[in-house]
Amino acid sequence: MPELPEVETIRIGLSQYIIGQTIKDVDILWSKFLSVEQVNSAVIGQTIKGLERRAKVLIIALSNDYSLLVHLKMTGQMVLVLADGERFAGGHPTDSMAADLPDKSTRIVFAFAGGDKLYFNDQRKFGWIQLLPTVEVLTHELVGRLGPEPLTNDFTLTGFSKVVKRHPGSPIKAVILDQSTVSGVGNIYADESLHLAKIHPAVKAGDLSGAQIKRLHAAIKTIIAAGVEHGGTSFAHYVNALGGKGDYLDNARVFNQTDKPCPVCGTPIIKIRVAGRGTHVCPKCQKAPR
DNA sequence: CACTTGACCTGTCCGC
DNA sequence: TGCGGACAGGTCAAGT
Repeated sequence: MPELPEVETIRIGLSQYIIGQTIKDVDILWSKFLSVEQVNSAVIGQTIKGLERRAKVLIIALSNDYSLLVHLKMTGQMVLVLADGERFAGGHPTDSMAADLPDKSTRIVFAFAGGDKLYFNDQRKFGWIQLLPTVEVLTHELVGRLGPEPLTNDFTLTGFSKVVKRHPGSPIKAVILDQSTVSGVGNIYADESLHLAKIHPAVKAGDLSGAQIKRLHAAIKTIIAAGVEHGGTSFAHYVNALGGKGDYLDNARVFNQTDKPCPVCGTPIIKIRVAGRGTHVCPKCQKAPR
């Protein structure tokens, strides 16, 4: 679920609470990668030095020069419950953000020396946490093959244009969902970006004009920046065990807006399937390929 | 090689 | 109410 804006919102939110905290204990209820041995030898007793993000991956740097990498995939959540009961949560929106934890979706629990607890919840078990030496993080295959961050200068029109032309037969939506093209764009922001650029998601990448590629490049930057600005689509703020949401989806142009009017022309939004994913388009603003 | 589909999991919603 | 199937904001591996 979480795309770049959601993960960035989680990073910013968690940073102020967990940086400097010492991990007293880790309880692994289920894990794909992180093992009890790793936790015992390189996590417990360490202090959190920093919290970074690369695309949709959260990187928790520890004082012993190891890092914990977290990928939330579709349904992952990070929920911080402070010793006084208040909480801070981000990820897939479910009731468990406000429920008593651990619950049946809780996979890993980090307990801090001061009494705060950080829960990694993930209903579908697609997400993971793994441990790597910090020096290997950026070159590891998990993040080393990711394309440029959309909000940095690394994401150039020239580079984007080259990648688009390299996949002439793929629907353009598939190209921008590919994390090696531009990292951090997922299904929501792909639909939003394509609508802003007035490009139909099923158009073959090779059929796009230079002007269209330029519009899409700009649209991706605009849409991702707006997502970060709004705190993502699904986010429980730091409030008394209540939760609440990031408000991006309230302002979504097309995503999840089936049958609602297009914000540009008023035509009802339709839902189709492109590149194996549910896809929302305005049939008037985004001309279907023939 | 380029591109598409299935698999990974659990849960929910929708039609019969 | 029960049951089957489709689908869910991600990413790989395997298939055509």
